[in-house]
Amino acid sequence: MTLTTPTSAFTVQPLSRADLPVDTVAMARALIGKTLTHERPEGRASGRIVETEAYPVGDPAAHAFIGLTNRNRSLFRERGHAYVYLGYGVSWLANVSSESDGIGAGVLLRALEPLEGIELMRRRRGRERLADLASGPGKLCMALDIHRGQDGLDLCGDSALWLGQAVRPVGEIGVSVRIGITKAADKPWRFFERGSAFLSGPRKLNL
DNA sequence: AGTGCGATTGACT
DNA sequence: GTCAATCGCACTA
Repeated sequence: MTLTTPTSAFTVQPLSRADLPVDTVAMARALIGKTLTHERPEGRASGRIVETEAYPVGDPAAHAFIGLTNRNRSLFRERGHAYVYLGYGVSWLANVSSESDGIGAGVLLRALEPLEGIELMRRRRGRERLADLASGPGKLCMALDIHRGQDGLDLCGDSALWLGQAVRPVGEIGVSVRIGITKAADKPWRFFERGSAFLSGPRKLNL
């Protein structure tokens, strides 16, 4: 698979399930620098993952904490599946399930560095600046047109939405507490590429 | 059937 | 910095 940006082209291998660590927090860290691509009839949009949060087993802030429900079902699938839900009745948010079948846990995708499909993302977002296209979990889903229809997709399989290998070496990885939660608010389970211009959140958490 | 709330965003002071 | 929008979901009854 070749991803083409305005200035360069990359060959990207899809990520296999075996490439994903068998541990939620380790996966959140490992996903930094990997790519996420969504193929749609109107074109392909793709970006580097630059920010994630882990919601591991036993975490009171995790949607899976209350047990299996109709909404969070995809979190209980084998690692590498998409869990997409509507947050605040306003924004779609995308996760990658992170444990074995029947165990509920996931990694929230919080920000992308746009690679391919930048004009498509601009139209979907109604914003011009690259740093405004996918610098938040809801923005990311809007830029890639991710919604209920992508819930449950296998991101390591033959899906329109898929994870790919890194297209260049990953920078230094920073760690902070998670954003926007009230429970277990002290856990250092947010990961980001230090110095990236495409992060969400308060500046102080991005250092 | 009614209630309370949330892994956010964008506009505004 | 503050705040409203907006709605699916889990829970109570």
